[in-house]
Amino acid sequence: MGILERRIRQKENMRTTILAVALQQVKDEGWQSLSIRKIADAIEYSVPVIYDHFENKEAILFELSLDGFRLLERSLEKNKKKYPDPTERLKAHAETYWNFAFKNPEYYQLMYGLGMPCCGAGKMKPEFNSFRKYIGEAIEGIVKNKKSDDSETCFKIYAFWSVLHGLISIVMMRCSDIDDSTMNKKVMDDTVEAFIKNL
Amino acid sequence: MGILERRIRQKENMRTTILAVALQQVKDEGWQSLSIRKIADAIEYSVPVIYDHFENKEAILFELSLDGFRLLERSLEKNKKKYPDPTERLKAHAETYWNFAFKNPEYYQLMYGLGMPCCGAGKMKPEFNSFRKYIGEAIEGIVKNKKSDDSETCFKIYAFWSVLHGLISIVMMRCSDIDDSTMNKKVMDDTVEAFIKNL
DNA sequence: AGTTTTACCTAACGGCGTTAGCAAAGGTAG
DNA sequence: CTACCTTTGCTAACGCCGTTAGGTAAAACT
Repeated sequence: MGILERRIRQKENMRTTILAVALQQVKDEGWQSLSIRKIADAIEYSVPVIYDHFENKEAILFELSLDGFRLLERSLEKNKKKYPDPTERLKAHAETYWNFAFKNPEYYQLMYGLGMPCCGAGKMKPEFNSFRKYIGEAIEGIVKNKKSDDSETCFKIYAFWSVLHGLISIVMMRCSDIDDSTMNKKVMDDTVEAFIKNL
Repeated sequence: MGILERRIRQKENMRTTILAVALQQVKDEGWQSLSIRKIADAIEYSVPVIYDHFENKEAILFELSLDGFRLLERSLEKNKKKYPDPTERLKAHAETYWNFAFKNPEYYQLMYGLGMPCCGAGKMKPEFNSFRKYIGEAIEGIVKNKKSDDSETCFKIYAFWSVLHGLISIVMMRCSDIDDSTMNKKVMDDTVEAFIKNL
């Protein structure tokens, strides 16, 4: 008797629909605007039905971010086949990663917990300038003897800043699997060292 | 007559108190738990009083993150005086930046909009592993001819990942002041290139 | 047929940000 | 001292939110 199977299928369907509707809502209005009530509205069921399929709102976001990881993984897998040369492959990985982030910003934000409802996303630019200035001055001081170029320096400031911020936010969000905090610091010291050597 | 001045002073005081109490709440229970009502409770005034001093909740968070920037700036300023040698100064900047982030995580999260209520801060570790695997394999492929060390590779994976994620999240959060998106991509390509050269 | 399980809903709880409208206190001028 | 105005602060509400208790009607099973 296929009744049970149909039931399971329907349940699975509902679950998928909820996730799809949720993702659409995040895409349309940002993850902050996502609400259980709006999802219920979109799937034309009452609110408690959602809770038959997900423990709570966070579980929905969690599942969505898993989808994000799977999507990214599939893209990286392709590079493995397409680029046998490891250098080319690493470059392709970077490209893939970058493209994934900007083609699916809602996924990327979900995966890394980006996007607090403060700091107004952009209103802060001037505040970052003083920081950039300090880094820029030091870099120009080091690089003076070589041929110095303005846009070059700008690039290097960004690179430096990115390494710092990237490491910090990965550790802070507990994505790092290095448990020793001094180890994490050492990764930063090493990377900064390498960065300077490469100036 | 100092009445007006006293009033201004009192108003200023109230404002400062609100910010202090808000920061404490963020420190105690995370920024997600911060609420106007709890602030009002803590300062022993009714809720609408808050709105005499701040336009809305976001304005409070914004002001707090400005405090964060000022704090960071002051620390960097000290390095300028203490380390005349630019290389030493740049290293000190990195150190300062790192320390600031982990001594004041609530500030850092505010400044960069970190910390969505999903992805469960840490629950995701396994999900990142596949990504690390792909990067790691490519790096080991490149570095094979030289002396290869396990922990070395691990470090390099983190460094690579950090550069990518750092750049992406800075651009995504619109902290970048480069408006041309192809420029941002070029910064990444350059940095990846430099990273590979340095392997 | 009656009985149990499932699907689904209404209605509520307690919390949130925000605002309208009112009362009291503080200060000013006659 | 009185009349007035401004500031200060409150209560109460609006419309959201996530989550859950409890009930009803249909579906499936015996």
